[in-house]
Amino acid sequence: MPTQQKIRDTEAANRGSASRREILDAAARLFLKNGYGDTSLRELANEVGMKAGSLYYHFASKEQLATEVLGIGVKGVAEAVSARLDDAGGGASPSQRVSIAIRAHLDAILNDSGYTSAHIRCFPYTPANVQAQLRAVRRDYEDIWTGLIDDLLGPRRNEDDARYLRLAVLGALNWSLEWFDPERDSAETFAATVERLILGAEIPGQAG
Amino acid sequence: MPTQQKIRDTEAANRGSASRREILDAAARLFLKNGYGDTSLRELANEVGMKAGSLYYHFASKEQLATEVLGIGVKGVAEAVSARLDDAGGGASPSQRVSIAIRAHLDAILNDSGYTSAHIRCFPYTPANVQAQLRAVRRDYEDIWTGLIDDLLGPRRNEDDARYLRLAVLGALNWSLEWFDPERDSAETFAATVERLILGAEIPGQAG
DNA sequence: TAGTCTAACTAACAATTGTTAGTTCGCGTC
DNA sequence: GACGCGAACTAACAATTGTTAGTTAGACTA
Repeated sequence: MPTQQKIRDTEAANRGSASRREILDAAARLFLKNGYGDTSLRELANEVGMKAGSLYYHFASKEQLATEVLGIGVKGVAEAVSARLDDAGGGASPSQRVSIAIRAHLDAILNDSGYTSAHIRCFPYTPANVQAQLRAVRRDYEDIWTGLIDDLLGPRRNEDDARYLRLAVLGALNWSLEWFDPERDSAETFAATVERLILGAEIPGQAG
Repeated sequence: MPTQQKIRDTEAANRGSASRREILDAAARLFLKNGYGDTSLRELANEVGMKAGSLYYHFASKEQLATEVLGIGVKGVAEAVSARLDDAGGGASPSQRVSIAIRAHLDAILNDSGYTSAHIRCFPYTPANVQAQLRAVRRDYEDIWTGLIDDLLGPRRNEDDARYLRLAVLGALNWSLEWFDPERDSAETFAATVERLILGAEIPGQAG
């Protein structure tokens, strides 16, 4: 590689370059709508008013672009949930904390910028390379929920029960991407439904 | 189109042609693994030991192939659920019927031939054409669950509650495709968790 | 044996893909 | 005014895509 392109360092992309964020925004939108494989760089470039080749000034490859978009998505929902839990303060009960997390997660999926939804919908179809690079951030977010559920079930909980409860709730929430219609549906009503499900369920070895 | 290819009628494909079913099987497998857009006809052909062009003897287009695969998927799970409900007979309570349906649906996703899982994972990324053609069969299956939930909640149910309960449960089940690991997980234990969620939830306007 | 049908094949097509190299234009700084 | 740099451009590349036309080999049937 004789004349290597100058690629801006991914993490230290603080300075200006308004269009870089525009590209990421548009990429999130297209990834959400079309999936990873069916989003072409020409379509993306066209969306932000440039040509495909120009994207390579900002990103080293499609994979790196996707990694960045999906990374913002997980970090975004993790921060949103954490923030609202912090707002609730130390006095909140485990049940209340779960309620808060449900609403924050749903809000991030349905109302936020699209990065989180893009992550949820695209991640499984992303190249192994991308998935590997996202493992750590995904794990961070997973840990938040593991903690919430552990607190809810208490010290006498069963390991598998906690895992399946967490996956069931997140599944119910994430799946809303496939059917939620802002014209018809209410995020709050759905959140209340999921909340009733998890808080109303009897935990084996817990009752009586 | 002077020399139109002889395409066997889709529905009346009863006679022999073992390899037609082989193609469908392989397509379901690849669609599940790679998604619709990232499954190439050459890869599919290679999987069944022929060349890409030869597939067009059996199917008019990639879209038609996908329509057929995903159609088998929905019909399969609908029939599986119906059959097990029928087995239970008229004496089964609404709760019992929901339990049965949960297990039948999960079984179709996790253990069956792959058509149903391919449908669940691929449908959203499929061309509009394909989605339109699958609308009716999808609706048929949806109706089964609507009936189950309606019976569970009873005549005093709220319309939205029923809808969101159904979507939450199916979401929890369908999402298992993203995490279920046969080495680690137990479908029965997860089914029991989801069952506890839905049967343990207090229904508003129902209690007291 | 001649004719027809099944089921594949080969070879190419136009389009699209991610990617790269080299160029250009404008803006600020010496 | 010359220089350097950020940020785009053009034009092409090799590969891959769905798809089609025409061909071929084998098996059944008259």
